[in-house]
Amino acid sequence: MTKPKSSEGTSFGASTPLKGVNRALQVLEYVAVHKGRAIDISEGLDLPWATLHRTLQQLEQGGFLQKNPDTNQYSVGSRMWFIGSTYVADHAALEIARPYLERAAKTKGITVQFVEQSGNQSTVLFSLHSGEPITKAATGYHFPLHVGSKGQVLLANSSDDFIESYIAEGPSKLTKNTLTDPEELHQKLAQVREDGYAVTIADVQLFSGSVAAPIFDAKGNTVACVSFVARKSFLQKEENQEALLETLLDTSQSISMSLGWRP
Amino acid sequence: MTKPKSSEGTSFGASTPLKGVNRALQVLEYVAVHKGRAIDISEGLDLPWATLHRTLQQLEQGGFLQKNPDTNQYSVGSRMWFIGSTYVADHAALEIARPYLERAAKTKGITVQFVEQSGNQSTVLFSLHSGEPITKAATGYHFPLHVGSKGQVLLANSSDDFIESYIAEGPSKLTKNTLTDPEELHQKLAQVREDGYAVTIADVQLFSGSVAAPIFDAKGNTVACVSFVARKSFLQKEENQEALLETLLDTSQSISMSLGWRP
DNA sequence: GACATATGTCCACATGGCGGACGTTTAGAT
DNA sequence: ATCTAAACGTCCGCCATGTGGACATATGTC
Repeated sequence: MTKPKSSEGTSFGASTPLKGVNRALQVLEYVAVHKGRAIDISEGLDLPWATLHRTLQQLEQGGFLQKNPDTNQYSVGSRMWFIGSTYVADHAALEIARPYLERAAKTKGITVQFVEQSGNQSTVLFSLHSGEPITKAATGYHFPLHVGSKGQVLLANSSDDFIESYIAEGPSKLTKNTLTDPEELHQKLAQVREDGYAVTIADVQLFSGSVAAPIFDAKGNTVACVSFVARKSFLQKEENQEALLETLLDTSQSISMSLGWRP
Repeated sequence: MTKPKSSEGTSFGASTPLKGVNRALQVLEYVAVHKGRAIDISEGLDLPWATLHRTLQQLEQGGFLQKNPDTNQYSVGSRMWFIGSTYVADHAALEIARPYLERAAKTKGITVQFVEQSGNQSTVLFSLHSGEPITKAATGYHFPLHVGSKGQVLLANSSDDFIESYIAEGPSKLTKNTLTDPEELHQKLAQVREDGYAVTIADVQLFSGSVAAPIFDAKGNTVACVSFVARKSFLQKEENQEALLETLLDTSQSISMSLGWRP
């Protein structure tokens, strides 16, 4: 079953050399998103069996992938974490943001996140909460850019071209509340840009919602965003939402200014 | 300057195929540990310049590495985080451990960690604190197995062969208090095995110390460990240390038992 | 401004990887 | 139990691909 649209993740421009290397990395990324058996991957990536198999073996042997011996399912291995996690250890902006995030996390009932864009997804670099944790609000869960306040903030601050092509790819629906209509999405993004923050409820998971605001560096580029995730019921109360937004904007602006940004 | 001992990280058995792929991954891992310029990497890995350069370009283009345009220094890119972080998102043992870790983190003055072994290093999968954070006690900082209570717990529970060859490689000194003498290390590890926990002070950073205890799965294998990191002054007080150890062992045993382990 | 060091690019050669084809194991149906 | 198909594992001859020495350009140091 070869998919007509190869809308899989961030694909490379066709004509890169080092084929083997690129293939291996593509496999890694594919597995990160859809874990599965050798065939599933072979079909998903449309690779010849023998070739894919060789690659998988190699990656597994190196600890970059791991294979469940019972199900033969492949998933990302510990060595990828070993390497990947160093990215956040010396992330300059995050380092500066940390104290502000810590402070914000004292607010009851929310999970505070520091989120960056990677390809067509938002990735959580840091996540902190004081009370009860919220499902899928930890690091390691990635969502497409059109969903969640964090995604929308990042998307809204991208170039018009990027937004256009992103929306053209046909955004997926995660819940019945996920915005996918191109027209509505454009409107929402315009709104987010104007407000300087985003609020979404139940578009990622039915029981939660979030608010997010961008972080700018000295040159005015959007480098990341701060997001507060809360239970739906909590966020729906007008007074709660207002209070959160106040803290949010305080936090995001403080971080931006520490990065050298001026209004 | 070609290092006589290529004691760099986890090296592959010499005769693996897919040379290019392995080289690329080796480069990634090398950069994760020693970020630097192209030449530094070329020398460190003893690779021909042209070859290394091609690999770097490719990895950078894909977002697996990033290059600081001012210093020409390479470091791990966001895409590695994107992929690597999914490892913790569906880590069965960590998922089970989480509530216990959350509970333990309510203890004042400590950072709670869930730590796994990866090659010759201990990697922090999860880190949580309630009060002031402690430097380098977040995820993304990796330390060799002979240092820190977490490393020692993991090392002590490894096979004799592994321990032997690890120590033979000549453990490095991080502070003046780091245990590196083979004899003393062996003794300490035996002690750790007997006690069922480890305590180290100022052997990683001069101002901090930690306690750690292993986590076992249903088959009795050591799959990870829990570690509490605290300031040196705090940990040195007898009564604090005792209280911590009590909570620690309660936490680690509870997790082990949730994984199906029985004493 | 000259020298040294680091980065970038090229290209002929042959080696390492490709993938079709064929065994082997596992799973699931009858 | 027996059969069948699907998934997994391996082999090998051909040739595209990547290799790395050498040369060219950029950066920076005295």
